[in-house]
Order: sequence, then structure tokens, then C-alpha cells
Amino acid sequence: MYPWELECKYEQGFVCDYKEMSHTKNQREDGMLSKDQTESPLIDDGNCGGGAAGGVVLKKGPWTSAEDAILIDYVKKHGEGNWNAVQKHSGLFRCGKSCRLRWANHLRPNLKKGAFTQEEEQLIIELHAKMGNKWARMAAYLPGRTDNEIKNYWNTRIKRRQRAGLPLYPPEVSLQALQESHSTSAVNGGGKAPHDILQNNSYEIPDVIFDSLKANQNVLPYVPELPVMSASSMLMKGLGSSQYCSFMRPTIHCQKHLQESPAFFPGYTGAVKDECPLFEQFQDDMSDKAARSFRWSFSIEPDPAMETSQSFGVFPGSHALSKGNFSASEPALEAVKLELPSLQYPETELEWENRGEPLSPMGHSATSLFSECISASGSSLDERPPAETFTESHVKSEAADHVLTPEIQKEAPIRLDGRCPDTLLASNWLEQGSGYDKDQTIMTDAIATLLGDDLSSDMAAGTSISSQAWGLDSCAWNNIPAVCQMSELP
DNA sequence: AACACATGCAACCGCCACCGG
DNA sequence: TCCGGTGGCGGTTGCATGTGT
Repeated sequence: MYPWELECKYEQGFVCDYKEMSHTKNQREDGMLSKDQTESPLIDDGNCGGGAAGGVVLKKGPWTSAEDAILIDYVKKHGEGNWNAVQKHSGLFRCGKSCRLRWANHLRPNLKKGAFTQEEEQLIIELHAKMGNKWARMAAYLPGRTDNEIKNYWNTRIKRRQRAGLPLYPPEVSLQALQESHSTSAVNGGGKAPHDILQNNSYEIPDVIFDSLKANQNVLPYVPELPVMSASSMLMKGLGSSQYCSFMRPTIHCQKHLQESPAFFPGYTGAVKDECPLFEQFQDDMSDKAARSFRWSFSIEPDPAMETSQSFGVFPGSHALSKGNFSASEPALEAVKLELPSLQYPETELEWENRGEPLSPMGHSATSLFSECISASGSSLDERPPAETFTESHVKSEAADHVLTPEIQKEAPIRLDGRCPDTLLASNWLEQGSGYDKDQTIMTDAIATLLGDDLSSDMAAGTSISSQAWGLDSCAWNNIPAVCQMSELP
């Protein structure tokens, strides 16, 4: 639908609808110009409009409906593109970039407005796992959605999950990947160099993420071939997600601990670091360059860039901290040149967001708790992480934001749209718990295995809180070091 | 009611790739 | 091959609104 249809929409109040939706906050729009627009028309820097394109001071700030109308009219007549000509031909005092952005994000026909649907949310998660912060490419899979919208959604989601202490990606995927990587490494040999393992073509890990997409390739008009994503990459992404950035120090302890403690990964003595480059990530003072040199584990052709241990650091698409900053991620793999698909997204069983992830009664996810426990147990008495990494900032925020008593869980509404906080997802997950026995088993087994003997000496008896509630049997719960449990208790 | 803080979103900025002259 | 223009992309910012105290 383009100019000819736009006219119809426009005349029927399309702009008005938009105005209501996106500018409810801009009461200034009609008549009430923003401060930018009235008091000090900003001078652009030259890149965008140059402030004075041909001596004309270009306006910045929120668009008015009048400007929208001008732009729509212009596109209607001249089509998209050649945005710098808009100002010349339409008298709109906006730079071309601004016009393009406005059109693409707000005025373009067929734009969806409003909250993301569950299907869209899940797709975003999947796509982000695959592509990283390639918002434009992701937008190609979400008809009617803009990259900016997706980006904003993701960023807010990251913040939410950070606050919630949740991983970005589903824990069962991470744990499953972990198990897979273990079994695979057992075959390949634990002492194998990381890059060898990762590049080994036989190092195949079942798809766990994109089945929902791939399964429909024969149904949908066009679904770009989605390369197999390494589950171990997912694992690393999950563990390396922003959530864990706040646990940088504990993670280092984890690595140290892992190295020192063969029992942690039974049968994988000393190979943990190799198997889990994430741990190496935090040990080395990793550069962005190193981060970007990482390639996916399923690389067919050996990549010279991977010949160095530095190659194993940040995982594409992750928001792993590098030198304290979020690093922009590279595409998960050689990003496929995506065409605009006309997708119909089927319902899938992997509705992570929908069901959330298993949370402890204290609001901890299994993986969150897992990471914490590793962190805590991995710290010897003289290496205990600073309190603020654990007992203060994290626990405080979780206590404040995500304590879910059984009563609260009962009352917590099931998430019906995409805007409920993660807290609610937890209750939702719990309510649907019966359908996730497998996941729980995986979780339980994995945690029990991972925490296993090595932590047994730290066991505490504090099982007053039902560990069953988040899928851990009492044994597994008991295997959680006291420091973890204590840190969660009010 | 007032204030502070949190949240979400629109818009901007800077960089980069592509293309044509 | 170089260079300027253009468009696209990802990161960041600013602000209105929502929420809690």
C-alpha cells in the first residue's frame, strides 16, 4: 500500500489516528510547539540538514501533524527516496534523514502500532538470538514493525530482565546446550582446543531455537533459510547475557572455581574453560576486536580468526560487557541477506516469554540462581565477591521487584499481552508448570549435576521455601549453597 | 498534593556502505 | 581510483508519562 492507498488512509484520519497513538504526550503538537521548535530552533550539525541547508535553518524535535501531512503529501507525489529533496520541494524544514526516519517509523503505510503480540515477541527473541542487534534485519521478519520499535522493545526488555536477574534467553535452552556440549565434548575429548571443538563439523548441537521457523519453511511463502544455531552459542549467549554482566566478578570466580574443581563438571577436568569460552572471556582482558572476531561454532570453514584464543570471547548478539560497556554485537553468523518475507508466524511451543522461566519463590530463575550459586560457591572464603554484587544490589532489587510469595503468585495475573513485567511471567510459568516437566527435569538434573559434589560441603538446610515451586527437587535445592539461599531470604 | 524516580518511545547522532560521476 | 552524495543502521538521548512514596 503506497501513495495511492495512503491518500485514502490519510483522508480517513490516518494521521489523526497516528497522532492519538504516538503523540498523546505531545499536546504541544497543534499550536504548542516544543521548546526546540519555538525558542531555539536547533542548528543541525551538518550531517543531518546542516542546520542551514542552503541557508535554511532546519527544525529538529518532534514532528507536528502539519509536517507529517507535508511529508505524506510529498511521498504521495514523489514516492520514497531522495529524502534530501523533500526539504527543497516541499518546504518542509527537516533534513532528509529526519524525513526518512519519520516516514519509515511513523507515516509509512501498513505500520503496526501498539504492543507486540506474543508471537512477535517470541520471534524477536529468536531473531535476536540469531542476529544480535540487527534491528533492521529483524524488522524484515516483522511486517509492520520498524527497527526502531524492535530496538526499543528489546532494550526495555533487557532492562527488565536485568532487573529481574533473568537471562535473556530461555534457561532450558542454555542448560540443554550445556548438556549437549558436555556429551559432545566427551566424545571429542575434553582436552581439545576450543577452536577445534567449535569448528569441528561434528560438533553439532540440535536446534533448539529455530524449529518454529524452520518447521514452517515449507508452509510459509518465503522463510529465509535459517542456519542452524549452535545451542552452545545460545548457552553462552544466555550466560553471557547482560544479566550476567552484573555478575562479572562472580563469573570470574566461577571460572577459577571451575578450573580448580574437576568435580564441578564431572569428567571434564580442566576442560571447562575450553568448553565454556565465556569463562575465558572474563579472564582475559578482552578487546572489542577479539569480541568481534568470534565466529559461530558451526563454521564450516576454519576461520583464521579463530585460531587465537582471543577469538573466544563475546558471543555474537550477546550484550556481554566488554570493558564495562555493552558491546554492539555482530551478527550471529554471516548474516544472510534477508529479503522481506511474508511470514505467518505459527504458534510454537517455545513461548519463553509467555511462560517465563522457572523462578524460585523468591523470584529467581533457575539459571539466575544457578549463576549466583556458582558465583558464591566459586568463591573461597578469602575470595568472596563483594557484597554489592550479591547481597546488596542484586538481592535488594530482586527482593523489591520479584519476590513472589505463593499468595502473590495466585493473584498475579497471567500475562496476556507483551507488556507485563517479567515478574508476572514467573507466575505464569508456574501456573503452567505441569507442562514443563521436561524442562524442569533438565533443569533439576543439570543443576544437580553442575552443583553436585563440589558444593555439598556448603549445603544448608534452608528448604523452607518450596523448591518444588520452581522445578527443583529438594535434593537440588539442598545442593544450593547456603550463601545463595540466605541471600534470598528476606 | 507534591515530589522523585522509573519507564517507554520518538528523535537525533555518528558511522558506514553503496552508488554514480 | 577517488570523491561526494545518499540512505541505512545501531546506539544514544531527551522528554512525556506513569508509578510509587
